[in-house]
Amino acid sequence: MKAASLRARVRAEMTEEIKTVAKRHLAEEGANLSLRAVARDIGMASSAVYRYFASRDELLTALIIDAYDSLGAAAESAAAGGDAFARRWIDTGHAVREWALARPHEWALIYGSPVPGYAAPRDTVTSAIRVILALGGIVAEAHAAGALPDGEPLAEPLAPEARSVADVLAPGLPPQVAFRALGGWLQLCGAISAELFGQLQNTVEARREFLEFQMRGTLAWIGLEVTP
Amino acid sequence: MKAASLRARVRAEMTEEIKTVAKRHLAEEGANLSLRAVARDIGMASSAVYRYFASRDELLTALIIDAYDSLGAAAESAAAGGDAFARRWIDTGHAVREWALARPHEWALIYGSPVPGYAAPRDTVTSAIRVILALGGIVAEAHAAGALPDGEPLAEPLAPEARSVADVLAPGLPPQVAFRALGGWLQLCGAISAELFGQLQNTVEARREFLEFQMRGTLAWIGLEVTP
DNA sequence: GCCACACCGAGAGCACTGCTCTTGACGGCG
DNA sequence: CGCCGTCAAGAGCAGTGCTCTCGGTGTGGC
Repeated sequence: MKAASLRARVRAEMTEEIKTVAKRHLAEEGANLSLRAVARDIGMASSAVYRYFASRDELLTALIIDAYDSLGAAAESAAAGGDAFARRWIDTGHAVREWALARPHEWALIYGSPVPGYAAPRDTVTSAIRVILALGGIVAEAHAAGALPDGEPLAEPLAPEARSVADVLAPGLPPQVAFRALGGWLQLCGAISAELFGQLQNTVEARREFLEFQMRGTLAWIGLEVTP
Repeated sequence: MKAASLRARVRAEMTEEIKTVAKRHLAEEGANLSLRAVARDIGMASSAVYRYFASRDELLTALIIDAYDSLGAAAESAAAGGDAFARRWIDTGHAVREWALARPHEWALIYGSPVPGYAAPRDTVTSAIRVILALGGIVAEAHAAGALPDGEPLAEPLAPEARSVADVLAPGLPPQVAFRALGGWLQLCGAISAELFGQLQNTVEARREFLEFQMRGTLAWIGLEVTP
């Protein structure tokens, strides 16, 4: 085999190094990632970076995919716990929050305001939906185990769209349950963004407890019994 | 009087024109506001703009305050309706969403990822809290009218902070009610950001209905009876 | 084994950015 | 009326994303 020729391998290594340095710059400097600075840090000409990423946006896209995958893995691992369903949801929420606190700029990259002319390519979606799939999976499991009331069906314009979402999560899942799970994820996402983007400054300091307070409300809405 | 000398008046007009053109650029071009382009559009040298705003960040701060005030006014006007409390909350939520849809980049400016080295000065907070005050006011009124159950008290670390928030909204408001209102606002904010930032793409098209679906869940959590 | 080809790094250069400093000119207050 | 403070403008600095061209080098086909 040896399909990876020497040239292809050093190219892969170089690509990885650029991404690594870019992530470090993102963590240290903030959102305005400078391609030239990354190149300078590696020790090569800025123009050489363009051999690996056609543009700054393409580099950002690669970082976005990595971030989605990293967050998705963290969420999946937290969601896989053997506890009660509600407990698993809460644990996953805390895991997502901690991931975000450790990499605030990567969180901003994926859930903050989109960069100017940037439109997420199709490649990102499979990585992007991992965390919602993990959360939705908990709800779907709970429903399959009979631990979740169906709730009242949805009105007209929402029902068919909710059905599509439900079919992705688990065949036979009631649409309204799927939409509650989706809404629950958006709430979690919004709460974490609010903390990270400074909206809670001088208002709430016990952030972890406040997030759990909100998640308990969410779970009650979804219909998952939550034990203290 | 005539405290506003001719010089001071043309200065105020110039300041306003810069802000107006900057807002237009923001709406057309996107987040990366160029001070030079604004100056070019007005027809003056870029260096002259610095007579009015010491830096690009200061211009952004002015735009942020304007955005907060504009959104706050929209929310206050929607929240003032004479309908049932739940209806007023929902109407306010829709008003906030429509404001955001009409000015997506201004929304991103205030609720999206913060700009790199930027820290919101103290001047912004009075404008920033107007919308949460409007929403919290509805809840406080409902509680005063006896239309809202107290719910169970908060556990230790949250209680004192919730008390401070409650005191701002209305004297005597139970802390847990205030925190539910705050959480409800964060949910609303997160849901709108999710729509604007593209998280619902190819998933939910009936955005207005989906937002209302989520708000009804929020209101049930807060304890406000919502009639269909 | 060799050689053309594809790839790669470096440098110069373009158009743009935020921001500073200096130079004149003009308006308004004492 | 004079003069001080404010103003617009231009040049300039350091930085950015990106393109192009130029030599050098690994690689696959003959």
